[in-house]
Amino acid sequence: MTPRASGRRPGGSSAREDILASARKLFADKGFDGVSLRAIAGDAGVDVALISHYFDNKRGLFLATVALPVDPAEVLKPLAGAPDEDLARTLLTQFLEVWDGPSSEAVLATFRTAIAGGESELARSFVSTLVFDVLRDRLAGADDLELRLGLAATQISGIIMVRKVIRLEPIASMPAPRLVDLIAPNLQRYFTGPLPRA
Amino acid sequence: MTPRASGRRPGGSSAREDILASARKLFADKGFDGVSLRAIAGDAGVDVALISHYFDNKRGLFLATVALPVDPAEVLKPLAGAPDEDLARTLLTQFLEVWDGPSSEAVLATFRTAIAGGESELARSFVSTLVFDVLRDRLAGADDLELRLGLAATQISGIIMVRKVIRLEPIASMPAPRLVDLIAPNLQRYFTGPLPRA
DNA sequence: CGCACCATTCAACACATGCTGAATTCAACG
DNA sequence: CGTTGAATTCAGCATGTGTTGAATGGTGCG
Repeated sequence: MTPRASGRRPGGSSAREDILASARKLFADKGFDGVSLRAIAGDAGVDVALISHYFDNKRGLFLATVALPVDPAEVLKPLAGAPDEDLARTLLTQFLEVWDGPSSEAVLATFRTAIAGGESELARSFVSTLVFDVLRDRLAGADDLELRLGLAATQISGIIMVRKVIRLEPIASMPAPRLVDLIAPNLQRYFTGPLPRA
Repeated sequence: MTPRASGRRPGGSSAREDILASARKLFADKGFDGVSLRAIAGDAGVDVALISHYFDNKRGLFLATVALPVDPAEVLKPLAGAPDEDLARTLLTQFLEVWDGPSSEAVLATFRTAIAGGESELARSFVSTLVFDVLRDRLAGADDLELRLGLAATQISGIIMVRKVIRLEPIASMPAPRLVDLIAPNLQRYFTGPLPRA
């Protein structure tokens, strides 16, 4: 019945990083409210209080977790130089790169949390910031701009839903370039194609 | 400081219906875990215990709340008789009718709850039951059937996200027929259009 | 009226949660 | 070696949760 030792552990420790890793995984999986500090501590093999010690509170941990290692404006820069007819392909490619890449857990966690609560305002600004501001500049002057952006949001958020949240096959496991080939034509129509008049 | 009276209220009561109405609203807004029984009771102007009295427990209330007044197979029946080139229009029309109609709160509550938790299995079966089974029959024999269904799911779930969850304008407030006009061509391509080969 | 039944509230339990303060153990440096 | 400080755990508090059992006030029937 020897209780686990208290006090500092000998040798170098990775506790802080362990906490962050567990938090990223669990937040991405169940959203902010779906995970307890105790669950994270358990997964990281650490006492709960250590979390507060390092990150003050749950919100602090979440912020540290989802600190985006990606600057949206930077990622979407290729859009500026792409010709009009390649807009969809370029956007989709860059987009999937982020969502399939190493920061995907962070982005997914944010996405899930944004849509889980009734925080539609938060969700809107999330989408806006991540994609729309750049796109809006790029397409400035187009007719029906807001409408086209909305339609595009429809197709893009749907990809995330099916591929990352619902995880429906064969979309979920499909290589990104193949997905781009399949969807780009439709997205492109939302950008530059003809739309039925009201 | 007279505490509110205990015991039965005089006259006919609508408490049960009030609870259901509040529950529908709040569940649709914040998902299953985002709402407490006390919040529902408060909104309905009723004591918490009354909920357990009528619905046994929270799960029971949720089930009573989201009991679909709509049989998916029934709603999607028009699909069977529609010509191939009208599939997308027909599906979208029926689909938006459900999601804009009186049962929208129930369906949204289910949707939100399904995606909020890590219950991707639940979410998948939700989508499957609600749409795919009928569609799969209708399109039986098509090439790349599962792929086309997945792509369609992409576009359809995206509509829900933008219109109902994120509530992004102008999509959110747009009349359904207009939205059908705008999106049907893209959805139709996923059903019967040419797809780039792998 | 008397009695059974229902609607409703009160009070409380058991539990999980986020968070805090003190205690213990180690490392680093003089 | 002694001291300082950081890492880590322990125990606990305050609050919110779902749920339960008993009490109270009304309705309707014989």
